[in-house]
Amino acid sequence: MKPTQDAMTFGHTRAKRQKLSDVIVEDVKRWIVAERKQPGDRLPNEKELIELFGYSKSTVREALKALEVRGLVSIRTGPGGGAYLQQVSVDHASEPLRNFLHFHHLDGHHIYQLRKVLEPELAVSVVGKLTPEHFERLEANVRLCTLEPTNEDELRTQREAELAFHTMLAEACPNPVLSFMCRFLNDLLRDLVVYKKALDHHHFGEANVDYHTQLLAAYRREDADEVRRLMAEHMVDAEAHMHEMEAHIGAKHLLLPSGQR
Amino acid sequence: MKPTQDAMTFGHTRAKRQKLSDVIVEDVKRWIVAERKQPGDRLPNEKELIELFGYSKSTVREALKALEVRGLVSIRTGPGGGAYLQQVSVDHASEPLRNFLHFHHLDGHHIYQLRKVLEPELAVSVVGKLTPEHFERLEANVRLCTLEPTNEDELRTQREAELAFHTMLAEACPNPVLSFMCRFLNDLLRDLVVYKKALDHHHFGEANVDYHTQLLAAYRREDADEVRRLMAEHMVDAEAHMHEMEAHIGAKHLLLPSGQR
DNA sequence: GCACCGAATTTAAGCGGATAAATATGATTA
DNA sequence: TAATCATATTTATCCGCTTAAATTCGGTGC
Repeated sequence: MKPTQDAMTFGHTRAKRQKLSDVIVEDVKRWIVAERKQPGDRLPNEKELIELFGYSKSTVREALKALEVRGLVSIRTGPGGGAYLQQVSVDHASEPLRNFLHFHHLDGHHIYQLRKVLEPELAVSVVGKLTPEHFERLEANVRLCTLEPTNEDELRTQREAELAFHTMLAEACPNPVLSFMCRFLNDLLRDLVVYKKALDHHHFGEANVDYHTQLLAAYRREDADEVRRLMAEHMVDAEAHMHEMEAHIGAKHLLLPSGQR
Repeated sequence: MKPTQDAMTFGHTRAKRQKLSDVIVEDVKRWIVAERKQPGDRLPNEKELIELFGYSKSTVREALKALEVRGLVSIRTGPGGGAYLQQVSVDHASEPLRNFLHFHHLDGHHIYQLRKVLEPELAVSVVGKLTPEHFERLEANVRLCTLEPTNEDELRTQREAELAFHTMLAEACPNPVLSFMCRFLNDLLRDLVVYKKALDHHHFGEANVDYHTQLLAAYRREDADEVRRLMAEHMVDAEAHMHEMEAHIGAKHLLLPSGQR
């Protein structure tokens, strides 16, 4: 962000006239906070909105489309249908970011440079925050990964599950920004891994399971130092495996153009 | 680009029928990659798109709106107007993320937990990557912050400039994900700081300038270890100031509801 | 010549009403 | 009772037209 641009946007030298549909979007957003609307609440329906704002149907519909794309509302047809407020989901928040990064040709190194510092930070932040339900799910996950895979599909499922372990930790993280970033990195990594043939990365899986098991034990003891040490080592190890993988397959262009899952 | 009516019934056992406008969005995305379109290239204009797809104007317009919201195109009127492909901007990528985090009640601690690990990482990653132009802009920035502020407006400008220092470093970062995340954190922080009255944070500004100056010197020497050490200390120091600030003003709800800048 | 103004042109923006599709609800029937 | 159908409600899509904005270009005055 260049300073000149900053100066411009700050001084309200907005040259472009705002489109009416964008005005509606702004108004609706204001209305949401003014009326203390919650996710699940319904917006006035199309006809009412048209009367309320005094704009035409097409314009209101464009505005609703914009809100829908932003993930703020979801729209249903039929009786009792209409636009319902939604909690902006992780997926909605990360899609544009993926589009943005799509043009920047990522590779494993970029992702692991961040994972190496963020995952240990995340790991420590959930020490003492795990409920019995969390432990149950995490242990089930590890059990799934311990089984001997009989076919290629099972192997891929296991590789996905290994990432899911980290996503579960992220869900327990009290810092929403850190949580989002780790989940996002996991998603990037998954797209990357999916494209690579699961060659013989047996020992990789075994190493992962081993780290995950040790991490769980450390969580039980609430041993923050050990959690940090283990996760840091786990990341360094995982990055090495990734490099090995990348050496075998010269895959660049990790992200899907459509950015859809 | 050849959409047909049965596009939805094709491979999808999806219960929900996709809206036509979303079909168009998908088709356009595919068309972009298939035709190797670049930012700056023009899409067929409205009328042509209507004929091409065989859908009505409103539907096509909704699709264009969706693409516009996603930051993929910008639309102009007048001769030679129409939808132009755009590079997805940082702002477009971060807006939904800000919407997402808006409901999660962030505070300074959440942001600094990340800044403390990410900024040093970023700082080191740009060692040896700074051009003379970079140095010039960075030094101009430090000079601006060194001046004695004469009024409240200037003081705010300086506080903004202090953040801009970090944004400039982020722009030089070779890792796009790391770069984005640091810029995003800066933006979050700015919204936070803007809302707080710039009380007497004179010594805060002085400490910042001092760190920035030392960092520049270390960059000149390409002393990576010192850069890391300085930036880490800078972040710890800045967090302390932030806590002080937050103690004075009990400000929660940091993010603007509109999420617009 | 040159700057300025304004009409013509091109293109998106906005309008409103008609018809189709989806879905929840209540009525009907086996 | 359970499955099915009818119907009412609400969004989805279509159409053709009017309005507004941005650009081009020719003319006018200096």
